[in-house]
Amino acid sequence: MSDFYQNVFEVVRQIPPGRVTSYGAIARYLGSAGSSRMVGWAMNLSHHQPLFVPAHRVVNRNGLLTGKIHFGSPEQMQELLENEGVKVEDDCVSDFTKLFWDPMTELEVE
DNA sequence: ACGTTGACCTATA
DNA sequence: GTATAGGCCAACG
Repeated sequence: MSDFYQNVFEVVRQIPPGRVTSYGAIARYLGSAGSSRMVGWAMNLSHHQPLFVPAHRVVNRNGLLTGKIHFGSPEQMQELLENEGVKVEDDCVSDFTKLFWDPMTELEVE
């Protein structure tokens, strides 16, 4: 497993409950800005990971639950988000801007 | 090995 | 502000 995916899983795992982030933010935090697609692909691999990766806390820039389809059930992602206190309407996070968790701002630079 | 697709983002018109 | 184009890198057919 490349360090890139490992880092992605680590960052996603560090996302606090009730918070959400975007693929681009993670990609930029890893220094792979522009390669946000790789982050999404990493999420695809997150299902094989032994540890649980809160991929449901990761959404696109618009706060849209684009990856809900890749979950066990599209409803599961929204259920998980609502379970953590994240309000989701029309597959979109209502207070996305407020719940947005930027690793660069929160974790800043190590 | 080549071509297409993909849980995206940024830039230009 | 919305719409379209380009880019990025890896996996799949």
